[in-house]
Amino acid sequence: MSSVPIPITSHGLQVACSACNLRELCMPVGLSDQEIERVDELVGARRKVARGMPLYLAGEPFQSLFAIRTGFFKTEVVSEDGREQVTGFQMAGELMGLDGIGTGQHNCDARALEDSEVCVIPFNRLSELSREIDTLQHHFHKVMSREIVRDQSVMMLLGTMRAEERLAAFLVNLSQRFVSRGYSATEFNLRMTREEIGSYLGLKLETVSRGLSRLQDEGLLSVSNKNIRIHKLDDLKKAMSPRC
Amino acid sequence: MSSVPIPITSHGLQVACSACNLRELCMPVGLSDQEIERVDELVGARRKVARGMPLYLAGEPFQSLFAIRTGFFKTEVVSEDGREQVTGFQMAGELMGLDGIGTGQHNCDARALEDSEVCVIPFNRLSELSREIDTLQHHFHKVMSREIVRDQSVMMLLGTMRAEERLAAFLVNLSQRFVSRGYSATEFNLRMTREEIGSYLGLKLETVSRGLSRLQDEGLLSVSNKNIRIHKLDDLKKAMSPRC
DNA sequence: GCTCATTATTGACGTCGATCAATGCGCGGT
DNA sequence: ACCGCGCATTGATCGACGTCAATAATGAGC
Repeated sequence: MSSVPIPITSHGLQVACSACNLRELCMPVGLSDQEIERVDELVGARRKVARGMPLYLAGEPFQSLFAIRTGFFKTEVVSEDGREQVTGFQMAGELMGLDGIGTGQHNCDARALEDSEVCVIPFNRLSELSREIDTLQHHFHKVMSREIVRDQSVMMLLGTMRAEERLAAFLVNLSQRFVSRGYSATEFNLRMTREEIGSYLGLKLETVSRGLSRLQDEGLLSVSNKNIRIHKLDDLKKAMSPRC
Repeated sequence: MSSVPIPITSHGLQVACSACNLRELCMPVGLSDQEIERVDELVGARRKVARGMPLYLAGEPFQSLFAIRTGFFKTEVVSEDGREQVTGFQMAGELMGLDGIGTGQHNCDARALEDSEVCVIPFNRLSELSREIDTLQHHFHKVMSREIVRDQSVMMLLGTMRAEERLAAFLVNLSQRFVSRGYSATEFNLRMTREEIGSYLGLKLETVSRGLSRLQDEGLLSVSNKNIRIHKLDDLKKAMSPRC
C-alpha cells in the first residue's frame, strides 16, 4: 500500500452512514428514512491515511470535515516561534476539522497515529443539508459546542492540575471513550508516544514516564510500554483530585 | 439601579442591530436590507448586568446566546473538586454562551467585571433564521469555529509558555482587541484582578504581579494597578517568544 | 470624605517538574 | 528474522514558580 494518503472515491462496497456502526456517535438520531438517505449522499468519499501521515496540515484550504471510521489521530498546533502543542487525540466516530471553518484554512495538523480511515464530509454540502434538516443542524451545533467544552476542560487541566493528576485525568478520559465504543475500560493500548502525551498535558516526556511509573507503584495500574491495564479505576478517578 | 440582573424588554430607544456600531463584530456583512430587518427582530431583549453579577451560571438551562454591547465579562469553569479556571475575558461585540448548546445547560459562569449590557439572542430563533439566511448560518459557524481556535491558542499558551511569556501574550492580545474597537493599543485599564489573570494564565497572583513588575523593569511598559501603558509593543510581542 | 476590606507588591524559602545524561528495550521496516 | 533507531525508563541536579508572610495602596460603600 502507498504511504501517501490518496482520496478514495465512493464505491458500492462501502458502508453507508445509515448502516454504519458508528452512526450514533457522529450522526443525529431521530432522522426519518428519507433524511438518512440524504445524509448518506453527504459523505462523498472515504480516505485512508497511513500511520504517521497527515490528514491535513495547518494552512491548507478548508473544504471538508472528517469523521473517523477506524484508527486514531492527533491534532497539533505549531506556533510561529516553533512551539508544538498537541490539542487532542481523536478516535473512531469523532469529527475533525472544525477549527478550519472560521478562517477557511486548517488551523492545525491532523496526523494518523495508526493506519486509519475517515469519511470526507464536504462542508458546503453539510451546510446546505443542515439548512433543510433541522435535526442535522442542531446536531452539528451540538458537536461544535461540545468541542468548545472539551477544550475548556483541557484548559482547566493545564491551568490547575499537577502532573500526576493530569495523567490520571488523561487515562480516565481515554478509558471512558473506549468504553463508549465497546472496548474495555480497563485495558487498552496507547497509540501515542510519551512525548505526545506530554505535549498534550503540558509536561515533558520524562515527567509522563515518571508519573506512569508512580501510578503503577501505587498499584492503580500496570504499564508496559503502550499497554495500560487499570486495576483501580475508582482510585484513578480520585487521583485526578488534589492530595490523594 | 438594582444590582440584580433583570431582563429588560425591547423598547424603541434601543439601537437596532442594523444601526449598531458593533455590527461588524457580531453580525455578518453582506446581508440585504430585508435580511438585516429580520436579524433586528432576532435580538429580543437587552439585559443589564451590574459589576460582579452573573449573566448566567453553570448548570442553568441554555436558551440564549449573549452579545456584549458594553462592558466586560469573564467566563469561569468550576470543576467538581472545586478548582476554578477562568476560560476567557469577553468585551464588546463578542458572543457568550456557545458552550451551552451541546448539553442544553450552561457549562460555565459568566460574570460582569464592570457594569455591562448584553443583547439576548434566543438560540432557537437564531437556528431558524440561519436556516433561511445562509450568510447568517455561515457567519455563526465561523464564530463557533473561531472560539475553538481561540481555545486552542490558550492551550498552547498554558502548555508551552513560561510565566512572563504568558503575560506578554495576554497583554498583546488585549491590546489588539482594544485596537479593533477603536481604543488605544498602548494604554488601557485591566478590568480583572491579578488573581483572575493568574487563573486564566495558569499562574498564581504573585507570579502575575512579579511578571508585570519585571516587564516594567525591562522598560516594556508601565503598570499602575489596573492601568497599563505599553511603551514598546514590538518588544512585548518578542517577549512572547523564548529567551528574550 | 472616611473607613475597611479587597487588591497588589515584595521577600524568603520550598517544591515540583524541567533539564541533562546514561542505559535498555521494543518494534517497525527491510 | 534481524537490525537499528526511536522510544521509554530512571537518576541527579537545577531553576521557575508556588507558598507563606508581611506590608502597602486602592477604591468601593457608607
